[in-house]
Amino acid sequence: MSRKRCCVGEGLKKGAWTIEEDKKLISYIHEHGEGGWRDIPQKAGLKRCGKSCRLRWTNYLKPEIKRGEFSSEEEQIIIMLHAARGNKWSVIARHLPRRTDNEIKNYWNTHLKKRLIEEGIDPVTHKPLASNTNPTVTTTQPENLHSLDASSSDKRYSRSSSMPPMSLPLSSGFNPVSEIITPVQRGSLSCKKSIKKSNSTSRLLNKVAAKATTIKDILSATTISYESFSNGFPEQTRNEEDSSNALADFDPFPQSLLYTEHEVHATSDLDMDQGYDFSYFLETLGRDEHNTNVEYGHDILLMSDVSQEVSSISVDDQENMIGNFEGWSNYLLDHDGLINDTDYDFLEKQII
DNA sequence: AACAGTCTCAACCGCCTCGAG
DNA sequence: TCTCGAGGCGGTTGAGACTGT
Repeated sequence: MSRKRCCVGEGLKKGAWTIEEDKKLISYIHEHGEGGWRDIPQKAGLKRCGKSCRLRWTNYLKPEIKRGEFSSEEEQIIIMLHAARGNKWSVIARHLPRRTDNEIKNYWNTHLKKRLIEEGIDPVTHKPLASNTNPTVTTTQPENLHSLDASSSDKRYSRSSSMPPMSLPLSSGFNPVSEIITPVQRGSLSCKKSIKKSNSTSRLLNKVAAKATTIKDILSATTISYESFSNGFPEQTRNEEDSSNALADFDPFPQSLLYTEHEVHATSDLDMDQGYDFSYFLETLGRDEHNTNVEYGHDILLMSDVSQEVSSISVDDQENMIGNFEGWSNYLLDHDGLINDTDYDFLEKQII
């Protein structure tokens, strides 16, 4: 079966859109809404294919699209999510309000990738270029772990600095968690009801991180409880090959958790004739109506440091994980969504 | 001023997914 | 169950802008 080629037709225009074309498209969509892209060109009086119209709208004309410089927070989230999901631009875009996948992709290819390389970090593996086989964090680094504690790590860099330290010099040991993510620490914030479950687990993990003096401590503390909550863990995911499938779509920032509340704010923000403040987004993410002291930076931190290697992590991988900071944090994250209330209590008793 | 090289990013291409019939 | 096509996605291209000589 051969598929019809898209956008093949007599007299169809290609290339850059003119202002007139934009006006026609905007006007039509305002009147009739999105969808039915195949018919839009004819109805809107455009000599373009439907696909081209859709792309023009979603990547450029859509009113809520934010354009211009990426903030340091956005850059960090892109890097983190890229480390976790690879070139899944649409997935990454879902976690960056008002940014399009195309824009993120371009920004990655033209800026972030280059910058990571300059810092000696492989933009594909997100590990130091010099030693891809073994991450540099192989021994105890209490200072890094303690940086997980917001109370002791608010001095990494100021937001006004011209260049965020998204990547580290090799000498400091590549630690994507503590170094890339922590700048968004703002002291104690709390979380919305809708994300309480996630945050409570993250909070627990934060406590682990703060208490532990070594990665090994964290691992041993968390694996103690593994059996207790592994009932809820899909059996097939213990098989390495199957787990890679099961976790292939693992999403560190489930939409249902992140945006249930925020979207309301975002919508109202759009009505305002002002730029969208991403830090506000991040802060609302961590706000808690119960006013529990969730350490904001920690939640972001723990929820973000995920990589696709998660699929290869099992309970038996402790030794490797000890030598792999990403590994253990992934491990924690991997179980994050599986901890039920009982297990949470158990876990908390075990390690706090 | 003119040219060449480099960079940026909007737009395109072709494959994939998924729902409708 | 199969076919079809709209919409979605990631990779790539190339025109225009920018920079250096």
